Amino acid sequence: MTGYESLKLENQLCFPLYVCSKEIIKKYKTLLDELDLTYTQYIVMMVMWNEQSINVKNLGEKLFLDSGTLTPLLKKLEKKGYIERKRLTSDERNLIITITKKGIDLKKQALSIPKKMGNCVNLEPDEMIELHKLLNKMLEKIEN
Amino acid sequence: MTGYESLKLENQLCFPLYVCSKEIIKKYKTLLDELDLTYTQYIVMMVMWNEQSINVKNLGEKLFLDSGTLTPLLKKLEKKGYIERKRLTSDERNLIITITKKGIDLKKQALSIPKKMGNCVNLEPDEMIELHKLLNKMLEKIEN
DNA sequence: TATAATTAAATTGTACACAATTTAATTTAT
DNA sequence: ATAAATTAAATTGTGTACAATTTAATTATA
Repeated sequence: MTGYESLKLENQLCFPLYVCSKEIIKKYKTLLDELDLTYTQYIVMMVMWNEQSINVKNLGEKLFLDSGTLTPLLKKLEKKGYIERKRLTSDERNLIITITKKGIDLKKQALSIPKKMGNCVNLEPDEMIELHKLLNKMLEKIEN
Repeated sequence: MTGYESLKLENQLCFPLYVCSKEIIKKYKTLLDELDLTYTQYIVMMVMWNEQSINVKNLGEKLFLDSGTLTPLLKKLEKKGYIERKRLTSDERNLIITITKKGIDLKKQALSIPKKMGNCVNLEPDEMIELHKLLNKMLEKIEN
């Protein structure tokens, strides 16, 4: 592609990426409203369902989010009773997030979400796998 | 995929989409700083470089953005001198955005951006095309 | 060992993003 | 022709995102 053609919206790779991401997150909203979660809170809970306990730095590395985003969000999740926030006694710089009973129980309610989301995506199973593969390859280099 | 496996972060399609989108937009930042544009302002200008003139509703449809996002953003672009905002005399409900001389001149400066961005994406040309195709297919259905 | 450097969160400030509502203009239907 | 319905932006309020800075704790070094 050459010249001004490259500045057309339809020739961008980032734009459909940005729009797809936003539109899918909008789809999640209806489902997540029932769990009283936003999308970002949902991916935090997804980590917690596997980890039980993690500090803010490691959580941020997994989710590609920094403390500026996570600090207020984690305070909201604590207020909802899904997690607890506590300083690590051996190194007070670390804030440790721990999932609560209520947070663990939420997992059962969340179980139906992935399938419902999969159904509203217009791709064949093999196309989903291909997309997943391309996005992961993209991420490998971009996070430098 | 079955049961709790489906709730793992690494099995999500949306998550890498969301992360890729954010990380690429972060890459744009360095390049766009020189033009005094944010990413969202950049895609607005991309439309303006093709359209010269458009109302807020049609602009929003092209970019998948609503007036709540566009109104303050367009005021900023006007303050920078890249566009003008004026009501349509034949129907005062419509706000018409027009690109200025300064806005048109900006296009030359932007010309190097797509190539630089392409270089920092870790995909082969045919993979980029494939990704583009999959994302567009996804968008077809999702925008209901 | 006192100071410098580093680290982890929190804070500050700017910029989206969008649901829901409001305002004002225009169109439709009675 | 006028009230009701519709349309287009703007506004309000909440929730991310992230760069840059600050604060506090810990570690490394002169």
